[in-house]
This record gives sequence, C-alpha cells and structure tokens, in this order.
Amino acid sequence: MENMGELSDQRMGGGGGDEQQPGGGDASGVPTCDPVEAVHSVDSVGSGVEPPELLPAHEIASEIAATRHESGDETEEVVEEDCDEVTVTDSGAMIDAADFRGVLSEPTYQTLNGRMTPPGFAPSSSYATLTPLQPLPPISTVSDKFSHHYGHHGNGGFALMQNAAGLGMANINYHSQYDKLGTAMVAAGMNMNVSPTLGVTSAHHVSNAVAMMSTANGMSSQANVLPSPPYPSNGLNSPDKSLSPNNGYDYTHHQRGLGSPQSPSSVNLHSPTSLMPALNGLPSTPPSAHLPPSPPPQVTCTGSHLTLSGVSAVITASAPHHNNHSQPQQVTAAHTHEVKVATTLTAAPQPVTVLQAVTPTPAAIAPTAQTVTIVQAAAAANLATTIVSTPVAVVTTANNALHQQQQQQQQQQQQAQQMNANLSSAGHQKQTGGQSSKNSNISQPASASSSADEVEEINTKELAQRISAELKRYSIPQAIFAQRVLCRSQGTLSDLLRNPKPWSKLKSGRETFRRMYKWLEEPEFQRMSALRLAGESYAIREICSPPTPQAQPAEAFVLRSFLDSCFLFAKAL
DNA sequence: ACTAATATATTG
DNA sequence: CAATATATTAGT
Repeated sequence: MENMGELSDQRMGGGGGDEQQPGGGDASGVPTCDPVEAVHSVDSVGSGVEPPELLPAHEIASEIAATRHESGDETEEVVEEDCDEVTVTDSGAMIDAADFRGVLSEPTYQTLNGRMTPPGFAPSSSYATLTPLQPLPPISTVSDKFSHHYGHHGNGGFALMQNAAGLGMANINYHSQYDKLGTAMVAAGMNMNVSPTLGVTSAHHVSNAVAMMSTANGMSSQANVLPSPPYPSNGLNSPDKSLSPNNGYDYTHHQRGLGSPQSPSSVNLHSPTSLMPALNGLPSTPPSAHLPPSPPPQVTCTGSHLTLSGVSAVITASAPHHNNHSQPQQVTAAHTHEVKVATTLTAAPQPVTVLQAVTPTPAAIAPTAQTVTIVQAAAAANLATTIVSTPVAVVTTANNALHQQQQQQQQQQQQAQQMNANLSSAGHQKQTGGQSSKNSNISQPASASSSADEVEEINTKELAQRISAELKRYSIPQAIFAQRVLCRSQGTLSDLLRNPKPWSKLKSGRETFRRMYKWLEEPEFQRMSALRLAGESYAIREICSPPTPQAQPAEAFVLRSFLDSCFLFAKAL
C-alpha cells in the first residue's frame, strides 16, 4: 500500500507540479532519462525499511550478483549513462524507498539527490522527482535504457539489483539504495557484504549475476541446457531473440559495445569465490556444516575457466562476431560451452548435474554431492563484441523441491515467451513454433535476422491485453508502469490499453507499444527492475500474500530466490 | 499522441 | 469513508 501511495504521489507530484522538475519538465534535453533517475533516487531512500523477509528477491539477487561482479563495474556504470544507470540502481531503491520513505526518507534522500539527481530537484518532495514524464525517447533510446537497466551488455543483465543488498540487511539497503547517491554510499554499505562487488554493481553484469542467483535457487538449471528460453536467458541474451524476434530492439543493437568487455570479464565472475560458498550453502544449512572436509566445492571462474571443485572446465569464449552473423555463431558457441562444461562436470568426482540433466538423485542431493548448474547467458553483442555467454557455474545443493519449482517457473516463463511471440504478428514467423524450443533458440537466426530492428508488427490488441494482465497480476498500477516503462502518463496508458489502435494506424505511438512488448519479453527480474521500485515492491507483496493465484508461481519463485539469497548473505556476513 | 485534470471505480 | 487506481476528457 504504502508503496503505491508513494508511487502515486510521485506521479501526482510530477504531473501536477511540473514545477518540480525544473529542468526536467521541459527537459527536453533529456527526455528519457531524467524521469527515471529522479524516481530512482527517491525510491532508493525508502528501501531500507522493508522487513527483511519481504525484501524483494530481486534486490537480493541483484546484490548478490553485484557482489560477485566486481565493484569496478559499478562505478563505471553508474557514471556512464545517466539515465540508464541511474535507473538501475534506482530500481531497487524505488521499491524500498517508497516504503521507507515514511521512515527514513529525508536524509537519505537528500544525499541521493546530491548525487544522481540534478541539483535542481528539490529534496523536499521526494517523489516529485519521479513524475516527470518526458517525451518518449526514440525506441533506440529506450532500448538503451532497458539494456542498461537490465543488462547492458550483451548479457542483458538487469540493473536491478543494487538494492538487493538491502534485502538481507536493512541497513545496507539504505546505503545501497541510493545508487544514486553515491556509489560511495552504497559501497560503504555494501562492502559490508561481502565483496566490494556488492556495492553498487550495476546491472551490467547483473545478468550474469542473476543467472547465478537463479541457479542458486535452483531455477536455472534447466534453462541452461535447453535452448529454450529460461528465464534468465530470455531476456536478452539469448541468442538474440530467437525467441523474441520481434523486438529486437535493444538487445542487439546497443549492445553496447560495452558488452563485450564486460561479458567476458563478467564471466569471470564475481570472482569472489567467497560468495560462492555462501551461495552454495543452502540457507537451511550452513555451508560449513555441509561441506565435507574435502575442499568445499566452490566454483571459481577465472576468465574463461571454471573450476568446479577441483575440476576445471574451460569455457571457450565465442569469438566476436559481426552483428548479423552473430546469432548463429553465438549459438554455436553456446553449445560448445555447454558441452565442454558438461564434460568436465561429468568427469568431476563429485556428482555434478548440469542443467536439467540434473536428476535429483539422492546422491546429488546429499550434502556432499553438489549439483552444479551452469547457466549460459548468451549475450548478443554487436559490433565485434561478442557475446558471450558467460557460463556461470553455481554450486548449489539441490533439493527436489527446488527442482520442481524451477521447472515450474521455467515452464511459466516459456509460456510467457510463447505468448509474446504470438503478440507479434510480424512477418517473421516468430518462433511460435515454440516447441522448437530446444534447438530453436539457436537456430533461427533467419527470422530474427532482419530483425532486429524494426521489427515486426505488434498485435496491439493482444499486447494491450497481455500488459493489462501482467499489471494486474503484479498489482502494478498503470501510473507506474506508464511512467517507468513507457514514460507516459497514466491516462495515456489506460487509453492505449483499453483502446489500442491497430499497428498499422499507429504512428509515433508504436514506440510505446514496442516498449510494452519489450517489457513483456523481459524476464521478471528485468521487468521488475524496469519498474523499479514499483515493480518490485508489488511483486514482493504479492508474493508474500498471494493476491492472485497465478501470480504466485512466478513470484513465489522470485521470492524464494530472494529469500535464499538473503540467507546466504546473512551467512556470509 | 499526449498530458493534466477530473470523474469514477475499487479496495481497505 | 479515505486512499488508490483506472477511465474519461479537454486542451496542446
């Protein structure tokens, strides 16, 4: 509730008081970014408040991821792109912030403002900042935004997380939240956690991190293996859109050159094995307990090498490809990675399960036994960049339950993806074929090829319905979605959802729909991050108290992961 | 195509 | 009934 209010407030403030946004308002200058940033800052403040339990999984995950990634990234990211970056951090912040606001608010806030937000914003009304709606940026821009948020680089990570840190510890959150604030702030807080990485990482790596998380949770395992788009993958990375040929937008293009560098590096992971162990350890049982005298199974990624409890898997990085070609190649690369890994794993003394392959055999489950899930994130990179998927290996103890959950989740995701596919009528065939799934991902370049860009047409009517359903499902207010994701007003969104014009009749309005479409494609994590706060908070709530029956599955999943991560963090600390 | 404002619905 | 969310509408 609170959150809602805040959000609304933001809106209100923004709308009504254009004044607030000094520059922003017109801001013509930087249409897209501003609003977001402002929002973020605000939110961030609030985050600390929530009870640890509730804390959004996203955040946690993010944090974790962040931690893993290295700190370095964060800083850069933050600075780099205003809008995007900001958003990212914010996302987490947003959520909490709202809640917190009441409590903490002010102090942090200010700080935040100082950093991220333009001085112009008056701290006074925290929310006001949020509101500023700006003209839609060209999709491209948007895409950037997303990409940044989510996962910049090829990977498509999300931005989310920073806040995540908060999860586990409220305290931390505060600091972190504010990405904006200062990274410094964050860093300080975060450091606590584990590794510097935590601090602020931004989304970049996140994707990987996310993957990690998921794995930890148990989610991912399957995903990896199958080409089918698992959650994480779905996002961007995946071989480009095999799944979502439609959009294409961002993914590919921007890609940011950045991606390349990161990707590989990212792969390295978060080096910090330190965390790993934590992750590995199940929340339930402290790692220490489980671990046998023998060297605890850790996964270390160095560069391209993964070391699993003693066993090293070498991952070959895909060679950078040109944009167009990239897909196919990437795919290939992915396979190779998988294969190798698998092999290695097999060899490994300990029972290792890869992907779905994992069968929860008792042995595997056994404390000693460790299951390794490898997640591949394929990132599309443009330019020469590569994508690389970075396979991440996470060691987790597997529980049957977890597996099931994962599966369910995956299924859901897949369904969702299919749904999305349907939305686009594009000439492409889209992959509706769906099933193809497995291989499909990889394959399909053709359709996508054209791609990316422009993309196909979008079945606006259906898209509108889907969006409406999702908003409802997560209890995301139109105002928030409109603002955060679409950069439009609530009224506009309402109108678009209720009376979507046929794609053919849309002019500039197409961008708005594209954004929606894109959002739908994103994995939940990303979606949430996009919504930032809003999204997360909602999700969380729901999860906690399942409002909607269906909602839960996905949500639950998320929560679990979050919770798990929280535990892990706590332990680590 | 949108926003802002406002009316109307929901929800607690 | 208050707080919010959503639908409408007038005005750019």
